[in-house]
Amino acid sequence: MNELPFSNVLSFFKALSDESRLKIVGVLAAKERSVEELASLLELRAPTVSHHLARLKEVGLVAMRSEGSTHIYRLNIKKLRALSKQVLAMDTIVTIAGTVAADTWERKILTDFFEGERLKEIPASRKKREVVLRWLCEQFARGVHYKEKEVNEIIARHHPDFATLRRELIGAALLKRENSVYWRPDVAIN
Amino acid sequence: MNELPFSNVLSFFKALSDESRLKIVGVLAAKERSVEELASLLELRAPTVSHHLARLKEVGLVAMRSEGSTHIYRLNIKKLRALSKQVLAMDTIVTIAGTVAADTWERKILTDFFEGERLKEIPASRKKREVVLRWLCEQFARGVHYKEKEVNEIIARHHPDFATLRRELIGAALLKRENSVYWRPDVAIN
DNA sequence: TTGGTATTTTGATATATATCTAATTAGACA
DNA sequence: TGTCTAATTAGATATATATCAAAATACCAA
Repeated sequence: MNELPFSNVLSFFKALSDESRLKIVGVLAAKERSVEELASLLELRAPTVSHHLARLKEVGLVAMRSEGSTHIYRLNIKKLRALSKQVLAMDTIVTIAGTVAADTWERKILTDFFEGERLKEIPASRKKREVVLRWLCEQFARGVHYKEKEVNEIIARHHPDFATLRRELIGAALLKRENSVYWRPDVAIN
Repeated sequence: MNELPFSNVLSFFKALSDESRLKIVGVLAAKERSVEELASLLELRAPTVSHHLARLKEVGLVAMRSEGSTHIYRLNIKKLRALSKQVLAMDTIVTIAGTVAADTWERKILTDFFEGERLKEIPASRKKREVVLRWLCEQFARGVHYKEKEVNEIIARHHPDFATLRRELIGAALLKRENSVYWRPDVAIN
């Protein structure tokens, strides 16, 4: 149960991302083979094959049986199937790689552009500006009606150019206005 | 139709055998992203990410869309599924890697130990000896009964130590004997 | 034991490639 | 137009690793 699907899948790919190893797996899928046989079939030296087999054994893709002094390797089909399935269920990776890192980017933008609560500069890039605007919008309570003067004051706490930012907030639909009354919409708009 | 499953599968593995690229795929599986976003999320520089994206694009795992000067990459789920499936059907690899190369080993043994029709030396190793014995056995016609003297003569064409080889042929059940009569069995024994 | 065979380990080498910085290209905006 | 941002390309570097020859190990057989 204590598995890390991500590194699992990664080492699976690493194991099979070499031409020789992939061929070995192919050959072994048909029939178990000794190191020497594999070396001849792939036209490689025995130490090379030995090395590859060791790597494949590490991830459990092959198993070994001794017969006298010759080592006979066979493919672990079960493991192969299990890993392939895990790959197919790529959602695993999504979860791992995704959730952990997610929102790191937005946090970075915020720390980049803020000095405490003070916005150092309005980002020029649309995407970054949007992150900042979303943060600003959270300074307004939901369900409260603000006069324009109040809106300006709140924004001004974070940046002097409240006019531009107010306009942008409206433009991004993060703040609503009607008859000179401003409010934060109930539901976030996608 | 003109596909080469093997190199197909190989480049698929190569593409995903890098930690950063695997993470990129994970992140993109959740949501399309710009190069800069990916760089922040993975804590890499933009050129590095760009490089990885190019490799992923090569194998068709990601696609790109321009929005102003920013390039937004998305995962090509279809391709991912298609390739994963191909991996699962590993038999493909078997066919390719297997059949082409198969029996290369045996042929090598034969050319190693034969000088034309003349067996230079009886292989010491069991497996190699077996290959040679199987070749020798083919010098006998099926359905024919041989006297020991005839057997010796035939073997002697290829190697002086006919006695040893005759005994080995019997031991390997490649030749049968009863009442001083020898013959090649109808069906090869596994 | 000695000699021979199969495998692995060690050490060396060469190739591939992940990553970075710097330079370049391409868009957007003013 | 020139400036800014985003992305890519070029060039450099460092790490990883596939491969081999040589040495070490394990096993068998006379």
